[in-house]
Amino acid sequence: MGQIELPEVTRKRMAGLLSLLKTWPEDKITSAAISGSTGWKDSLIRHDLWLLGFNKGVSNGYRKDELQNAISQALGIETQEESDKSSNDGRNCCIVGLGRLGAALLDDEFTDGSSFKIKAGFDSNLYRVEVLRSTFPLYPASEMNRVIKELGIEYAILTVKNESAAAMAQKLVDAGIKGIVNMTNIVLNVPKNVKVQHLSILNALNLVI
Amino acid sequence: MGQIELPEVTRKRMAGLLSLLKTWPEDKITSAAISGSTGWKDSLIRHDLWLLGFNKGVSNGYRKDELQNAISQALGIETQEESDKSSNDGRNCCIVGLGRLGAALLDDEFTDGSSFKIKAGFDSNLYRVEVLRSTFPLYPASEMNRVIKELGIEYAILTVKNESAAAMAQKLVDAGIKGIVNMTNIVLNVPKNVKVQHLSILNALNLVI
DNA sequence: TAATTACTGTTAAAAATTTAACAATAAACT
DNA sequence: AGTTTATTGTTAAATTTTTAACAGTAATTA
Repeated sequence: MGQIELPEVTRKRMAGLLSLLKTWPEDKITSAAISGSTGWKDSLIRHDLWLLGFNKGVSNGYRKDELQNAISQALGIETQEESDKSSNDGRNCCIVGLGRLGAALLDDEFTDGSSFKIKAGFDSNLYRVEVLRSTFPLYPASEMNRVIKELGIEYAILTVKNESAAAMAQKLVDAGIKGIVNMTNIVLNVPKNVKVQHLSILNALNLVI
Repeated sequence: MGQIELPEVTRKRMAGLLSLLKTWPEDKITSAAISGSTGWKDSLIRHDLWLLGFNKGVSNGYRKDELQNAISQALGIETQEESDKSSNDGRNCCIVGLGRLGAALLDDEFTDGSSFKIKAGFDSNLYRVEVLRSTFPLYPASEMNRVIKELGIEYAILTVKNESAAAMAQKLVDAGIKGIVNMTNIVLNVPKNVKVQHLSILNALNLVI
C-alpha cells in the first residue's frame, strides 16, 4: 500500500498503462512500445515510472508483471486476487441514481478483476428501488447516510439527473464518502479530502469537437 | 465558429463552466462565485477567459448569457436552438457497442439541449441489433463504414467490450470519424487528427482511491 | 458628482509538467 | 569474451499551466 504522492496526470497515465498491460500479449514491454500504443512520449513514461520509484527496467525493457505490481502498489490498487486473500474485503462502492445509466451499471461486470465491489444502489424514486433487480440491495435515497456507514461504503458512482447532482453529492460527503465518480454534467465542489473524477458524456462530446 | 486553439485543460474547465451556467439562477456571475462552486482559483478562471478572448466583464462580474455565448463560440459548441436554425443539422453521433451500457444510451436524453444527435447504433451481435428498440436505426458492425459515411456521422461513443476496443476504434478511424468518447478501459492510439476523451468508469474508480 | 468599493483584464512570477539528452548497463551478437 | 546494440534511469532544459499582483474601470454609495 505504497500510495506515494503522485501528480494527477501521472496517476491517470499509470491507470491507463495498467489497463494496457492487462491485455499486453508478451512478457516484456519497452517505453517505446508503450508510446506506440498510447501516443505518450517514451521519455514521459520513463519519467512517470521514475516518479513512482520503479527502477527494474533493463536493456530490453520492463517485465510486465513487475510493472503491474509497481503501478498497482503506487496507485493503491489491489487486484481482486489480492483482495480476496487479504483480510479487508475490497473497496465498497455504491451507485447513486438508478435511471437508465445507473440501472445499466447494476449487475455490470465493469468491476470484474478489480477489488471494487458494488454494495448498494440508491434512488429517490421508490418505484425504481422496488422494481429493479440486482445482486446487491437497493435503497431509497433517504437511507443513504445510514446504509453507507453500515456497509462501509467508501466510493460512489453518481448517475443522478443534473438537478439533483449537487444535493446528492453533499449527502455523500456528509455520509463520509472518500471518492465520487461523477457522471452528471455538473461540476461538483466538495472538500479537498474527497476525490472526484468527472465523467460526463456530454462534456466529453463537447471536448472531441 | 471561432474555434481558437486552447489548452486542453482550459477547454475542459470551460465545458464545465458552461454546464454550471446552464443552471445558474442569476443573470450575472463573478469569477469568485465560479470559484466557489467549482473549486478552481478565481485568477485561473479569469486567465482562462482571457485566453479565450473574452473581455466583457465589468465591476460586478460577467453577464451569464455573454459568457455562455463566448464559451460556446470558443469551443465550437452550438446550442440546439442555433443548430435548429442553422442549415447544418447538428453534430451526428453514433453508439458503438450495444451491451448494457451502450443500450442505456439508446434513447437517453443526455444530448438534450445540445446540438449532438445520435443517428445510429452498432453492434457485432446481430441479435441485439434486431431486438433492441430505439428512435434511430441500429446496424451490424459490419456496416459501420458505409453507414457512418452515408449519414454524415462525425463522433462516436465507444461502449464495446475491452477486447474489441482497439479494433472498433480502428474501424471508426477508417470511416473518417473525428472524435471518440471512449468508455472502455483501453487507452486508444489514434491519429492526431482524431480527438479522444477517455471515460472509463473503472479507471475513474482507480483514480478516486 | 465625488469617493469608495468590487470586480476584471493583464502581466509577470512561480510551479508543474514534458521533453530532450546522455551516461550507465544489460542483452544480443560475432 | 569482446563488441555492438538497445534501452533504461536521471538530470537539466524547455514548455506549459497556475497563481499572485495590481492598475484600471464600472458600479455603488454617500
